[in-house]
Amino acid sequence: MTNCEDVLVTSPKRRRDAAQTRQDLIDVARQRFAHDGYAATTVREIADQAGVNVALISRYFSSKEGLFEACLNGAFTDVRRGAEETSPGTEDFAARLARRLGDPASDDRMRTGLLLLIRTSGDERIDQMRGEFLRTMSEKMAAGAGHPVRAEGDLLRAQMLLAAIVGIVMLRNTAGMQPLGSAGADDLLEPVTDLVAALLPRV
Amino acid sequence: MTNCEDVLVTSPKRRRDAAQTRQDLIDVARQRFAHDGYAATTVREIADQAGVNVALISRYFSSKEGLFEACLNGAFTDVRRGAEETSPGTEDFAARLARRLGDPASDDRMRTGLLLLIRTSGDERIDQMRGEFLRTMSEKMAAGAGHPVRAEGDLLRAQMLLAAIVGIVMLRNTAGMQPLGSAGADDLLEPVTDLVAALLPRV
DNA sequence: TTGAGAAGTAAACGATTGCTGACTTATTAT
DNA sequence: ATAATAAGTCAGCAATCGTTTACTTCTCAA
Repeated sequence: MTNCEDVLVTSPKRRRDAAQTRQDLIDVARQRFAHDGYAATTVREIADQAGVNVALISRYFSSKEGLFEACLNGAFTDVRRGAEETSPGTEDFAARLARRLGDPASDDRMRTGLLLLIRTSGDERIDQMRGEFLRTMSEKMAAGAGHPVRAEGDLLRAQMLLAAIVGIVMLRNTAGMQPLGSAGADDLLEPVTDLVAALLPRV
Repeated sequence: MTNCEDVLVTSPKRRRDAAQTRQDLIDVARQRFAHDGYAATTVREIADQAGVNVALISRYFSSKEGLFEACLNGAFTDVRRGAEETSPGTEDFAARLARRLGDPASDDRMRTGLLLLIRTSGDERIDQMRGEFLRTMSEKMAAGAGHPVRAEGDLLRAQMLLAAIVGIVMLRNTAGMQPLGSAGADDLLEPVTDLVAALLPRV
């Protein structure tokens, strides 16, 4: 839509490397799937942007859905890792969250990973995978932020915070709403702090 | 995906009524577009569910994008109306917002309207329409909730609340995350109250 | 150096997409 | 009752989708 230039354009001639090509395909596909959605993304677009032939997608991932599943698994790892680095319960949780949301250069993988989490392929098994991950994710969030003995609604509040984060990333990246779309980490610090404080039980 | 049974199945034989058929098509299309996205929805599905022939879509809306635009305009009105009925600044804003979010029967049009707001068709003009509407919407939100003289970041906070609402609706409806997905209005009341209080300036 | 297997390409396949023009059927004014 | 017109259907178009098959080209061990 906006500036989806071929970020991953490979060097004019590169040595044949199946693992590298596979990873290139995943990287390109993740961007497109996250930004445009599953159905709107074409395997030919992905292959072209990665600089390889379309047939390799079927060869390496057996289908478009297989490629999407691979992207989703990568997104799982990225989001999980990012969430562990920025764990609730620590002192400056809100500050680091604000930096992750606002700083356009830092940790773009986690943002596209978050966007991938709300994209559907139509395959029921994949949807179930995503559901499980989302639930585990929010449980960790609630556990890391709550008291040792958790209250009843803590999980609900953690899921609402997760939903808020997803919504913010989505309105920033796909809708480009201003001024939210171009707000920096420092602009986001105060409201994000209030948001976190409101939805997560005090530590 | 889940239970998309033909809600709008027309009576076995109905009198020919262009206006009614047009509206049926819009109603069906809005559901599908909001739930599955633009690209994943086919015009044949829409026509079948509405009980008419595919050609009528081209006749009444000239194209699939035209139908989507009509749906989006309808969503604008619904969301705007719903936002006016549940205006911030009033005493029980959070309570009514929680009821709108949680009560599955009440005001389904506003929820699907919200989901439509984050769906893209690829058409740049439509994206611009949506952007304008979102901006106007958040401005009204900030104006209704803020002091007469608004602070600098009020608009940003209003947009973050809007993003949070969108994220909650999305995770509830498309991802079906539990327990958020099946939380009732009373379950949502407390966290929503805290959420609103955190992001909107006190009146 | 060379040949066997991997890595990548080209072209086309059946299916499906959005859309259209010719057709049929129902409604209404006279 | 009947012609005129609107409402709706039908069949098929051209384009594009995901996928596959047959082929070429590169790479590296023997």
